[in-house]
Amino acid sequence: MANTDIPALFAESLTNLKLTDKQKAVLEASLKLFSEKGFDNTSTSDIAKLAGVSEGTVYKQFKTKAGILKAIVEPFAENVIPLAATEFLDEVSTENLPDFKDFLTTVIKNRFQFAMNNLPQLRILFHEAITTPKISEKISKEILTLLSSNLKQAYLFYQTKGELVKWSPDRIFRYMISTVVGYVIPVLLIPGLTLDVDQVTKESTEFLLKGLSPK
Amino acid sequence: MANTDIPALFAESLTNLKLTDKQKAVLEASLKLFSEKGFDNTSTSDIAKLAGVSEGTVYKQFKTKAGILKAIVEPFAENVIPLAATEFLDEVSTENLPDFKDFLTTVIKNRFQFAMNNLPQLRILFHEAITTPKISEKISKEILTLLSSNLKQAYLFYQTKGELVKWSPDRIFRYMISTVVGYVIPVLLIPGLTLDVDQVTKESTEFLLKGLSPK
DNA sequence: TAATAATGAGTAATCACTCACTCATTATTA
DNA sequence: TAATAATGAGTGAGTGATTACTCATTATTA
Repeated sequence: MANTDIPALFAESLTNLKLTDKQKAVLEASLKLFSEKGFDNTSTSDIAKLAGVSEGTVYKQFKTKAGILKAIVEPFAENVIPLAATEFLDEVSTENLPDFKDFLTTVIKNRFQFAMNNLPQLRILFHEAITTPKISEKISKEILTLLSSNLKQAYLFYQTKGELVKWSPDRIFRYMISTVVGYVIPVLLIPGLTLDVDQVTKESTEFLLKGLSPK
Repeated sequence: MANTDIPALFAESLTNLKLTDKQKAVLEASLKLFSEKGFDNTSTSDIAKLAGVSEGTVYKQFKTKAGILKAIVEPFAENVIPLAATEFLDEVSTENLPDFKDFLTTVIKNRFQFAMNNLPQLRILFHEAITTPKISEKISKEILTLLSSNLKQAYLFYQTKGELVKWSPDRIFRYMISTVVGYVIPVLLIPGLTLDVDQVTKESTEFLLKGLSPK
């Protein structure tokens, strides 16, 4: 891989756009600065300086500063999060993971790994979601879609097998998300903090298995 | 109460400072605007306008814009959060709440109510914590202090009674916080969303009781 | 009247964004 | 192939708007 500093999914999304090296450098610099200082505290001259280009170049591809943010956050928020889970579940709920414990372990580990690979974007998303209700609404809708199709089926499957408490899908999903987020938030907030993905996967699964067991 | 729009704890903290009515209006306006638009997107002239005062008055008590933020966030982050829990636990772990279910219910309900009464501050704290590691560090330390004294004792009490799984205090605390936060975050992000405190207390307690039960 | 509170026009700095221009690369022509 | 034309990525000084903050003046209070 050319640049290991760029999270995998971000580098991928960049290849979809036809960008020159300098324009890619603008996006990389923006990702770093937005994540560290926040969107509002990052000036376009900061970005230009870090990317090693002129301010004019910053505005060649992305017509506004908000356009840069959009280019970073939108593909991440709209497609990447739910897609990763959905694709994953297609092959799961049918045959190859009949055990709820295995299901939980695989889903949880997948989400921890995703979070660790995309910390800068998560930081930006978190930061902007508070002042931009649109983002939150989009994510809410994605979650609802995910719930009403794949996850609902999977949950029903395990509920019928007697391995999962018969609560509503959104309640079960909420506790799964909460448990993962409870480990991820400190990593987002405290610089230098990391996660042992295997360890926290094991802990989370152990807790959720008990909390979500039938009776 | 004079102004029911001001959350209880915020109004209390204001009485500690010697402020004129106009200066109080500045803080109230700042709380509202910082919470809605974020600190960086709020200008001091916005604050003055909403508070119905001049810009000069804004700078009479709080010498900088950051000083206003500090006056709002610091007492909230430093004292109010851990204090509420600590005071509460002093009378709990000794005699009057011998049942772990009652303990859980009371603590959880207390935290939900606190969150609902201080949504604007929570929003600001959330927003600023990402770009200001100092805040996160302070809260981390408060949590550690809380854990190493009162909570640790309480947990040990219920573990000895065989009502609580024998995990480390910070792990148990993490799941309690995560579960509460899982209900609160959507309320912070999606405008208009509210919580039925009694209902979510019941749900959270039910889940945590199972997840934290010994075997 | 003396002291304090409040005012708002003024200031220097910073910001996002523009635009006339350069120049290396590519395409076209002879 | 050699000469010329067209392209568009890149530049950076410049612009108007906005910002946080000041301070000489005025209003209010005791």
